[in-house]
Amino acid sequence: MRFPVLINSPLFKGLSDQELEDLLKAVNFRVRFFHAGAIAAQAGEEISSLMVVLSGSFRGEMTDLSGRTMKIEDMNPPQGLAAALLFGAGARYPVNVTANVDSELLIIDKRDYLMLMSGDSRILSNYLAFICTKAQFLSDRLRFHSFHTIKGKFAHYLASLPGAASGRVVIDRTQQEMADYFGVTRPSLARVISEMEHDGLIKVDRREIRLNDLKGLSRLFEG
Amino acid sequence: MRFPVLINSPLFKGLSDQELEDLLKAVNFRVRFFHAGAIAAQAGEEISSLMVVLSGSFRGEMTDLSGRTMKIEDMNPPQGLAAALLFGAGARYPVNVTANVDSELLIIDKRDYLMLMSGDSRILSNYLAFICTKAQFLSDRLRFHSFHTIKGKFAHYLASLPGAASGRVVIDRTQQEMADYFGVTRPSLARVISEMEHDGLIKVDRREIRLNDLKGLSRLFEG
DNA sequence: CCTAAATTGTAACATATATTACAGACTGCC
DNA sequence: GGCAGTCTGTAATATATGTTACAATTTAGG
Repeated sequence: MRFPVLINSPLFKGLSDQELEDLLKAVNFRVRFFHAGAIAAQAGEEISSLMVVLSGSFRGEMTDLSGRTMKIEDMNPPQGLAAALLFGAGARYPVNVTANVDSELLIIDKRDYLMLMSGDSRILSNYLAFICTKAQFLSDRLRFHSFHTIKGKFAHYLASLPGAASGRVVIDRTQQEMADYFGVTRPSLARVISEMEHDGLIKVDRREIRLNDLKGLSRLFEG
Repeated sequence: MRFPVLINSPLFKGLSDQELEDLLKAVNFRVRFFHAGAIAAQAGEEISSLMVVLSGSFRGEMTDLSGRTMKIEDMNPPQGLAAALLFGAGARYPVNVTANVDSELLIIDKRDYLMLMSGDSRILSNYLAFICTKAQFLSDRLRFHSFHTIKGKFAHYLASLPGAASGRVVIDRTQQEMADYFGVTRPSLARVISEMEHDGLIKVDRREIRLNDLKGLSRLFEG
C-alpha cells in the first residue's frame, strides 16, 4: 500500500515512496473512506491521531450559537487535519471536519506517529519544521495586530521589507492583498498611504517607495 | 553541573535533576554568562541553538526604523529564547535579546537538542507539547481578530465558554482583562455589553450572563 | 462592619476606519 | 492600437471605537 501523494506533504517529504511504505509497516495506521458529507471529526472531540487527506477534500466549519455553520477553510491532499495541535495538552478539534466529496484519510495514532518520529530523523525534522514554521507565521501575523492603526501596520510592513534600512523598498503585493493581510479595507489603506505621502513621510512611485522620514515613520509604531 | 531550575521548564519537566545531568553529558552544551546590558542575540541572526534562561532575566526588544528600541517582552528562568521558532526553515530571531541584569543562558546546539529528543521520549514529548500548545494559543488569539467588531468578539467569547449551549455562562475575567485580550479599550467593551443587553440579546447579572437570543448573537459573527 | 481599592457603568466628544461609489491608470491580450 | 479587466486614487458620508472623566458598585482586608 503506497501513498505517492504523501511525498508532497511537508510531514513526509524527503522520503521515497518505498521508504515510507516500509516505515508505515512498523506501526499501526489505517485508511478510512468518507462519503461526501460524512463527518471526520467534531469540534471539541479529542485529537488522538494524525489524519492526512489522501484524496478528495474536507472542509473545516464552525457551528455558531444558533446552529448555523460557517466554513473556515478547505483541506486538500496532502494536508493534515489540525496537525499543528496534535500534541498539545488536551488538544481538541477546533472545528467540525466534513468531507466535501468522497474522500480518504490516512490515520495514524498519536503514539505510533511518535514512534515514527523517534525512529526516523527525517520524519522528526519534518514535523518540527512544519510546526515551527506555523508558529512563526501565526506569530508574525499576530504582531501586526499589535499596531492598532493602519499607519502603524503599514509602517511596520515597510520596515519588514528588504532594503528598509537603505530607505528604499519595493512592495510585493497589491493594495488589496496588503489590506487583507492587515485586516482592513482597501480604500482605507489607500487613504493612509496618500496621507503619509502628503505628510512627506514617504514618496510613492508605482511599487517603489522611498522612506523619507524614518523618524516620523517610527513614531507611528506607538500604540 | 546541575540545573535545578530546569525541572520547572516545560521542555525538561518530568526529568530528575540527575537524569538531566546524565542526558546532557552525552551532547555538547555550554553555559554562558552575560553582564547586564550584554546582547545575547540580534534580530535577524540565524537561530542555531536552543537557549534557556538559567538565571537573571532578558528582554526582547525591536529596533524601529529610526533606531529607537521598544521592549516587547521579558524572559525569565526557565524560559527559552525563541524556542518555538527553533526548527523553522531559515529561522531567525525576531527581536534583539538583551540581558536586564547579570544573567546566564544554557546553550544547546540545534543538532544536539535533536539528538536529545531522539534519545529520550520525554524530551521529545515535552517539546511537542510546548510547541503545539503555543500554536493553539496563537491560533485562538488570531481567531478573535477575524471578528472586527467588539460585539463579534464578545459574542464569540461567550460562545466559547462552557455552558454556552445551555444559554447561561459565567465570565471568568474582568472587563479589563477581556478588553486586553480582544485588543480594545475597557469603556468600549463596557458600552457594547450594555448595548447588547438593551437590545435584549443578553441579560447580565454580575459575572453571570444569560444568552436570550442565540440567533441574534450569532448574527454578530458576520464579518 | 468599615474602609480602601478595584471593578463596572456611563457620558460627551474626538478620531479612525468602513462603506459606497466612481474615475483614472495600468496590464495583458487580441 | 484598442479593449477588458484589474488596480489605484479619491471623495462624501456613516459608524465604530478610542479618549477622558467621573460616579456607582462591588470586592478584599483589617
